[in-house]
Amino acid sequence: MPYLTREVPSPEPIDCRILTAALDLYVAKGYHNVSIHEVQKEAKVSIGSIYNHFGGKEGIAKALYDHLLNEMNEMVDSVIAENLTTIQQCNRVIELLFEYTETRSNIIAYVLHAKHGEFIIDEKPICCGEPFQKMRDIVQRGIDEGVIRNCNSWVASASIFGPAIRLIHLRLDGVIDMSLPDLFDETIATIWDGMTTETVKAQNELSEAS
Amino acid sequence: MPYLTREVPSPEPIDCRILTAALDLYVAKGYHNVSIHEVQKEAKVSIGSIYNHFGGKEGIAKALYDHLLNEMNEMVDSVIAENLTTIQQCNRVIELLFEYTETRSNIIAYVLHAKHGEFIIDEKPICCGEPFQKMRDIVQRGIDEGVIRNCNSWVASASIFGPAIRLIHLRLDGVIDMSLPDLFDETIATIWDGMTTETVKAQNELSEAS
DNA sequence: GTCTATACGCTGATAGAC
DNA sequence: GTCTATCAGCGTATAGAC
Repeated sequence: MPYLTREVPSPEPIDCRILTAALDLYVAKGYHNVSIHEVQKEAKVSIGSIYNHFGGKEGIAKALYDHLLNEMNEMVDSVIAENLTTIQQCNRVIELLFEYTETRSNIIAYVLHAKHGEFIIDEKPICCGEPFQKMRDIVQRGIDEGVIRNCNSWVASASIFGPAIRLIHLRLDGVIDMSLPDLFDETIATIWDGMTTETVKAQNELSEAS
Repeated sequence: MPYLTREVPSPEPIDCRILTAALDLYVAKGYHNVSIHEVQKEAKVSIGSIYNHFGGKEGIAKALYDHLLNEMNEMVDSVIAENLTTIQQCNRVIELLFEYTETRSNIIAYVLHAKHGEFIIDEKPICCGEPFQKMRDIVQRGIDEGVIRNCNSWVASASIFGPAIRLIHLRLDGVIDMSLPDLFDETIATIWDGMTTETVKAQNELSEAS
């Protein structure tokens, strides 16, 4: 994680310069709208170096993909390592994703927002990756423990992380002009308690009982 | 809606052939990986015709965008026209989105899954579009009526439609191998009632009371 | 309106000097 | 390992016949 987001160590290694430049450009303009020459110019290296290090344009994308997915994986691992209940683990992951969206938006944009299948050949969808699998595992454990509603595994994880991911997408698209961490409390409250008001819930229970 | 998905009326109009061919290819391979020549071959028309009708590759994308967004808008309008409660309207929209994902996946993929900003210049994010705005309006009305939890407008709509949209993404990515309509009941149950089990809810209330 | 043939720019990639 | 100069191919767009 410190690698790509490090605070300008004066003689920055060349491959790091290439990756950061590529990430910025890919996120800003989209992979297909960025040429090798642009990356070269932005990173202040030669085309030859890019080919030496990454073998080409797609190689950069693949390296970024692996690197950033790994960062996200470490983030999830760090949450799992904390001493938290299952529900707290879910909330903490969401909290960190919200934070990253504000402070390291490029990472989140590249991991969560890009369609890698369109430019990285033969890559499985990112949601098959380790961190996403682990997030689903957390949810499944919650179901087994009886603290999370017993329903289809996909529905469960989509219900928990879907709202957060949706908010992140809207935020990255510039539709939401609010800082996501400010919406964190409300977000997790609705996830766990549901969207209906208490009065409606009471009515439903009444009508079910009758 | 019948336009793009019509059942092969023998002498299909030329612009319809172009749009259907382009939609199929764009969704399958991604906009940037499709050349005009491919569209031309698939639609069995000449390049000249494509330029006459749409002015180029981006013109096709724009026409598709307008057309499909309009179809989705009509879908939302049809739901609003029905005599339903606010909550039922939300559920009905989700139900139809799930249905479309199975029966007209290209439409959903292009509207919900593509990053239009990367190839349609100067287009606002699709979630600023009419149908999405109307979906948020429905939610806001529910809040005003007191049947939907009173929270931030973005959080509310993301909490209601986010899980469904997440499931659609996973389904379109081929990660979920289940038909989404089969997951509909569980999905809306969790949206409105929340993800915690009743026992946990009772405990929380107990601890709050004490 | 529809088509074919062609032009031109851009981009990914390579070769070879240092 | 790094760089520059150059190439070859593709893909958009146009011109002009029918």
